Amino acid sequence: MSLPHAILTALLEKPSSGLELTRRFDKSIGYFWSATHQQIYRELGKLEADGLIRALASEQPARGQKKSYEVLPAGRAELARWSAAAQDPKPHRDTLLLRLRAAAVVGTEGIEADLRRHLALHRRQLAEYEEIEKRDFPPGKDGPEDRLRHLVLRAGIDLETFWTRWLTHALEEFAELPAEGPQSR
Amino acid sequence: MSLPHAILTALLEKPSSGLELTRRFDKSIGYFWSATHQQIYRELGKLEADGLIRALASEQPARGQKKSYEVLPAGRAELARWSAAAQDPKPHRDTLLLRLRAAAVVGTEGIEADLRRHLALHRRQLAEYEEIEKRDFPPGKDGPEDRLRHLVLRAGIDLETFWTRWLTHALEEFAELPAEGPQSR
DNA sequence: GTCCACATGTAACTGGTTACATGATTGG
DNA sequence: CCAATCATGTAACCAGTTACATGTGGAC
Repeated sequence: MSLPHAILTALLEKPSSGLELTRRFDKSIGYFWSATHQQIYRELGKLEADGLIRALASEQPARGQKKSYEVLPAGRAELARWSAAAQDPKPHRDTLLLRLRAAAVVGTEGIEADLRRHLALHRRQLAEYEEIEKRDFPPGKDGPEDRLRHLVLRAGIDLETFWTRWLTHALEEFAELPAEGPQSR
Repeated sequence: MSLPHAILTALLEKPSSGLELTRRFDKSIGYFWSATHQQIYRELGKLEADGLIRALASEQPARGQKKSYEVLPAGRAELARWSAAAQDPKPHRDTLLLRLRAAAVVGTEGIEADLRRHLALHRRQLAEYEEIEKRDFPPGKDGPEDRLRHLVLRAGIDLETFWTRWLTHALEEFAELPAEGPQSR
């Protein structure tokens, strides 16, 4: 039950149409909550039906017509309620760690290349976040909203830093491993 | 498509019944790939139908009867294939970061208590991982399989370390914030 | 006038979650 | 014999993914 709240947050930051939301999810919000345009349109319909958002004026109900939404007071209230409510952290699911554990049983052949690829991807993501930090949070700027948003960005930066370090370490371990993995027939 | 492979890995480590698997998923494997008993039974059925695993002898097809499975050669091959195949990392989904971003818009009231609660949970998890490390990976033990499994555990430890640090930092920021959050009416 | 980008949607499917049902075994 | 626990399962639902459908408006 997080997608509707992600959309409410995005719409409060700036009223938008479905496609504009999709694009913003590909950027900032999508860094920790991704969504496709199909999900977004479906959810916009539900939110409107529930009276949490409404379409802005000049309603053309036609198909190819742009339709922008804004958040209603009930939507803001629901978002505040949700943001403040206690929620247990969901256990992570990480395919790469699972594959490594499988490799401990069926052999490490082939996985090293993908570790390298992941390392490159995480490095790129880290560089992107650091670019955003430099651009959006220069030393002077530190109002309350800025500090919260910066905090969220820091989480992204530190997570990517962790992954690049861990993958680097993992590849070093692989270099020391005997040529053929364990139990590989 | 990861749950079947998680199960194959677990069954290769040790042939088990559905409930035994469920318990092991609550422990080690579940740390990075959780599953409920319903999922596991459903998946065991599919894996058996696909000829990747088979029920061990003394087949009582009755309902309350224990039924253990072992991995067939085709299952091992499939696991090796999957473990070696390139896979893109899935974007994370993190509710807490989303809530913090929402809080930047609708106000921070209430969220601080939950940050504290999360901090306590992550500290506990970290302690648990460190306990496992001390127990299962004493300095002497470092065969190839051990090193891979240790690597996976290190990822868990470092991730929990990251979260405890980040949450501590976040709470410090909150302490410095003006009493009432931004834009909270 | 036709092609392409913009924009909104539908349908089918997959995987995960929640709630419940059923039988077997064991301790008191 | 009854309750608790072990053990396996069904069904309904929900969220996310993939593939496809449809319409608009502007560039050429």
